[in-house]
Amino acid sequence: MSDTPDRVRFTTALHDRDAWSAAACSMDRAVKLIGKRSNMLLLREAYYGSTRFDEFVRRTGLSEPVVANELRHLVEEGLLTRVPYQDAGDRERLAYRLTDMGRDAFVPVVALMQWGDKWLAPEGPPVELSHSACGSAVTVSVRCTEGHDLTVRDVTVRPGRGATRRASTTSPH
Amino acid sequence: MSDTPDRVRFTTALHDRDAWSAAACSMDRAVKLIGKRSNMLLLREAYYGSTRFDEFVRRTGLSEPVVANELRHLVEEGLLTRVPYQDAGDRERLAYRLTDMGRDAFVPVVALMQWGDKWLAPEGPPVELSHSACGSAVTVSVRCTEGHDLTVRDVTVRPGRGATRRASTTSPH
DNA sequence: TCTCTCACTATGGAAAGCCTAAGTCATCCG
DNA sequence: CGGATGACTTAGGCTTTCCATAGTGAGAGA
Repeated sequence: MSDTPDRVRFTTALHDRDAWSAAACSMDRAVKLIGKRSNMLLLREAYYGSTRFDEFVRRTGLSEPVVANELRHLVEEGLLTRVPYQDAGDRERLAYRLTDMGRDAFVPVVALMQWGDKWLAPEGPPVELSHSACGSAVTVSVRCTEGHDLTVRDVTVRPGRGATRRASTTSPH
Repeated sequence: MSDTPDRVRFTTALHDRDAWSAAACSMDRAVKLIGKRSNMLLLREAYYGSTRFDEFVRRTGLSEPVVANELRHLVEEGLLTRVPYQDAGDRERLAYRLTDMGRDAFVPVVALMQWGDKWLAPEGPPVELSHSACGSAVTVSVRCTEGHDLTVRDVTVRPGRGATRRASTTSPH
């Protein structure tokens, strides 16, 4: 039973695991960009509907300097945009709104939430997500385009278009 | 067009966003546990088949002290186990193997990888994942149990079993 | 026994991430 | 004009996260 290795498979090009590096790994880049707690919390609040500075401060529990800094970064990196708006009898303000890039990060955020619900919340999940239209529960899953649900063992890894274009740290010849 | 808010909906119990806190958020817990770069890289290498200390060091590019520390943490937290093994004519060693908890973290890891592929890899993804059995591409998606693909806007949030059990930081009465 | 490798541990230091507390600045309200 | 408010910035400090370098200890092979 412990004979089947608990890992992905590789195509022949990648079979020698020491002959290529994962230095340009997209997950690594993603973690460097949005992997920190402050960014994740800010994104969560954006999904929960926050658009204003003080909402983000109040609802994430982060300090003002951190929120100011990280919101600026998220805007620079393209996950949020500032759009001006004006409430009645109030001066013009800026709202932080999700871009497509920020909206897409909903998937990893919910994936982490789901994993935390399963493994770190013995008393049950603090919040539950459902599909507004049909009411059934929300799950994040790894699937192929044919619709099969996949685990680590079902996946094969092969080099992509961006492979070793740069960062061919290893394999000199 | 910018009229539809780009966020989840809430059930009436959560409608006053300032009357409840997301302090016990599962995503926050998950990020605190596995959100750091070193942990994510170690998990990636575990999915790529690494089991030994020196493999993790070589393939993540992390330093030995960090790998030693983080592997210990991952074992304590239950994502990995150490199992003894012995190669022919070699002394007994310990291999780090994924537990169910660690295997489940494949979902957020691949979700981050996919997001990075889409938004941070203009030259194309460094590696591509496919379903070994049918060959079609791998995707991570947020769906309901009825099979509908969901975005932020399609999701409703309601309090779960673990809500305000503790951490009812707000709503004093 | 001597050396080698593997799997660590110890030490010291740079950088990042977060905090509190205290401004700043523009605008609106009275 | 004077105070309140919202959205920040500045200053200073603590803690975590990483790194590099240099050990240590245990078993295998010569």
